[in-house]
Amino acid sequence: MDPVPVLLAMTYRAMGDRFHDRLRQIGLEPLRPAHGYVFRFLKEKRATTVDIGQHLGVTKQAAAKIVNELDEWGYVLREPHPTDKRAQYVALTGKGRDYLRLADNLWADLEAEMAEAIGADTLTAIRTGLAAYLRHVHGEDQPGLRPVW
Amino acid sequence: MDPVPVLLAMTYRAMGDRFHDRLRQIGLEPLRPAHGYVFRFLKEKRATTVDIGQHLGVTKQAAAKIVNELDEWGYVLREPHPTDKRAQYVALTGKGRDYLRLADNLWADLEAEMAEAIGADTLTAIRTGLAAYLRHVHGEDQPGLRPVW
DNA sequence: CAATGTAGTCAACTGGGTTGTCTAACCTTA
DNA sequence: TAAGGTTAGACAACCCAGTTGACTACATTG
Repeated sequence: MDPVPVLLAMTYRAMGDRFHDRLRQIGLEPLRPAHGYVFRFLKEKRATTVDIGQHLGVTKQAAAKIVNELDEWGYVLREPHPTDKRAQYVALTGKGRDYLRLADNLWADLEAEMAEAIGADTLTAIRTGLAAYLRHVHGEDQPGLRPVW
Repeated sequence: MDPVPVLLAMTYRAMGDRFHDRLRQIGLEPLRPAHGYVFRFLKEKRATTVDIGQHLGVTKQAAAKIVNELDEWGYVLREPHPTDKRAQYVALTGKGRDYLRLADNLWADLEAEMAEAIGADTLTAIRTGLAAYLRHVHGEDQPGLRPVW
């Protein structure tokens, strides 16, 4: 029997591949998972590059590269930080929010397909089970999001 | 609510980090996940470098690098292919099997910990659910194992 | 106001992957 | 059984997303 992480990795890749296929049919910029996770992170709150790096589990330099790309492509913009002159807030543009909506729809489709294949209750169990484990391992402070290979 | 792949990635990383921490305490060669997956793949059957690459979801050249490392460290050895003079079988050495046993024990510990945290039945649901999804998406031919980030 | 810490940027480097190319051996198929 | 296409493995060049390290400007703490 495979260890659980093997199943996690395979499923992650399988879903990611399907997502990416559909996205490519639409013909957008070559957005990687990291970009998507940044969108999601910026959905409600604005954040600095350092915040984003921590959320992704990478250095601030790596986060800065990603933010630069998103900026060039018009998905985010930078605004001055109200109190800290060193810092900049990164915020989603309209284009960024449009993308996020599109991506959410794609994910919803994929999850519906998954629910159909394995049963909605099983999918729910996976969701809540994984979330519970993560809460157990790291309390409230989120872990790195990036699956280090 | 986070899309399922986000949960998969975070859990994968969380478990992987814990595994790696414990492994490092023992003080082994710097084995990466890919190495572990090769061990697992070679557990029963011998395989060629090309086979290994396909299993991991990387090119044969990338697989060759990994096999070379494992060879240098004494975890695997190469033996001539019985019928194909171009090819070589890669097989686990005793050291390789020892490592695999050790790793399996570590994984079992981590999964027991997980079962305690979220309930054994939930863990079982995750296992069977993910396996069922993978069977649904790719029939019998396994997908790439590596979580492309 | 001094000492220490932090956001962001620039530069150099790393390493695990890729593509491309080649040789030797394999597998048709006629 | 020779010819044409395919495949395993090796070698080399390159890619690129990440890293470490150093630095400036500003913030915070004492």
